[in-house]
Amino acid sequence: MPWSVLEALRNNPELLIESMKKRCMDPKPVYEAIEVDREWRRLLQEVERLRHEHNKITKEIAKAKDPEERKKLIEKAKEIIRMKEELEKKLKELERKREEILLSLPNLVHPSVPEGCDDDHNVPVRFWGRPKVWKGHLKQFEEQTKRWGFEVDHEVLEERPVGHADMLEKVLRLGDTYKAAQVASSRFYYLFKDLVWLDYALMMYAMDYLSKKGFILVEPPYMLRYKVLRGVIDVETFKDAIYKIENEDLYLIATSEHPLAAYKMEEIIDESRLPIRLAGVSPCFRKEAGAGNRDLKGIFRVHQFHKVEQFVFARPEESWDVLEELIRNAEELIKGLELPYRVVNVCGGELGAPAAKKYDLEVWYPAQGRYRELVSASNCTDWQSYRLRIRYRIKGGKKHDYVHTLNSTALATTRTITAILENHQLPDGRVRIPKALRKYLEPFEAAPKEYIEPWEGV
RNA sequence: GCCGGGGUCGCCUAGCCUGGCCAGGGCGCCGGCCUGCUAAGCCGGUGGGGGAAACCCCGCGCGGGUUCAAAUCCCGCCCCCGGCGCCA
Repeated sequence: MPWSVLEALRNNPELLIESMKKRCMDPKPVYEAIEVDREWRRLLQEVERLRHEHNKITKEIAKAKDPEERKKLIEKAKEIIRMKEELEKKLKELERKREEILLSLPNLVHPSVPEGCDDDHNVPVRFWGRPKVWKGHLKQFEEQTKRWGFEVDHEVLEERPVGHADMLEKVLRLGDTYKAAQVASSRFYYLFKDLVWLDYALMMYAMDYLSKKGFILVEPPYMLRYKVLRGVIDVETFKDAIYKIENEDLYLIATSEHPLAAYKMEEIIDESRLPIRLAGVSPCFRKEAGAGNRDLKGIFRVHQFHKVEQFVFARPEESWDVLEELIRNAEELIKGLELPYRVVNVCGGELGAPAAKKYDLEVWYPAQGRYRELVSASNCTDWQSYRLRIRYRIKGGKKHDYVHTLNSTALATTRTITAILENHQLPDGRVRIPKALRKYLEPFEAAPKEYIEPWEGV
């Protein structure tokens, strides 16, 4: 019984209940799960006893030579089957219910996760860079820094910068979300010229960085089956994020995390191969059904974008170190883009069901006057590996155990572009390209090198 | 998409026609014996679940069915290989 949630359910339910409370969830399903699991085990024993009876008779029949005796035994066997089938029906129903509840339970929360139900309670752990703060935002800037005891050096702007959406559509004119809305729907976009180069340069930059760190580049399937997806996300994510292909058991991926996790589905990994570091490269498709009217303008929150993703299969004892490694990698990438950021430890109420702990990396948006999420790094411990049956063979031991899975954004292109548009804009309407991207633009004659220039349109 | 062959305990493989007798063997791994050490050799273990334990149940791609009894027979689905068709 190695899955930590089931283990806790039976031996330490307090832990699960505390976890649920920390997530601002009703702990009722836990009590229900305990009850159903107990009843399931009780009934299972009864059924197994009858199965045993039946198995014994079956063996006797096989040996019996006398036709009369045979007949009698078969009658007896049928009698047992009648009883067995009745109980088995009940057991099956209970099993279905037990499965349903177990799969609905979120992961156990790590002790270092802050209390709180909304992102107001996310706790900043460190800041980097020198944000440009418009004088009208100084108060809210302090709310996001000083309130948490951080003294963040910043530059005060007299003029309010242009928002990323206006930069895109009105100043640079390198994006068109209005036409995209007409032909697809809102939250789609056309990107042109320099921003297309920028999109691909960002991808290459992240791919290059992660490869050097020993991550294996992976282009995964962009669609998955239901049962696979169910192993890596919770119902809420399913509802709000996932597009389905009509008349097929296929769903568009919301992130390459999902096909990467599934890569080792139903396998036993040799311990000597762990940790396995993967860098997923893919488009992502998201319904954003729960987003309402938030961030409707521009390309901050869109239905499709490109992303390089870090994903790791790790031994349980090393996974917490790996989480730190993943967020540090993301930080290095954002530093290279010269974007001021902070890292927050996400509070219990804002954790997704699979995550035991999550760091968000939030970049400062000078026109909006707030830090906004560009990167999210989670340790999902054994929540996904239990569902996908991904285990590892422990060296020197006999037992198998579930691996831990971790994931973190490296770079998501459209959102990163918005951060660049807002942070690196110049008074003349151009946008400065961070030097780190230079390498990935240099080989192409038509690609911009130092600045993104406004355009007159098609 | 059509036709044919196949999917067995970490890997390889036997069993399927002819239903019952722990799913047999090899490799790998773990433990023990032996040994100055290593190798070889020998013995045992090596999937999931329930049970305090003894022990029991389930497991041969997945799901149904037939039968007292299914890896084995029947039906549906998934996947792999070969051939044909289509195709960036």
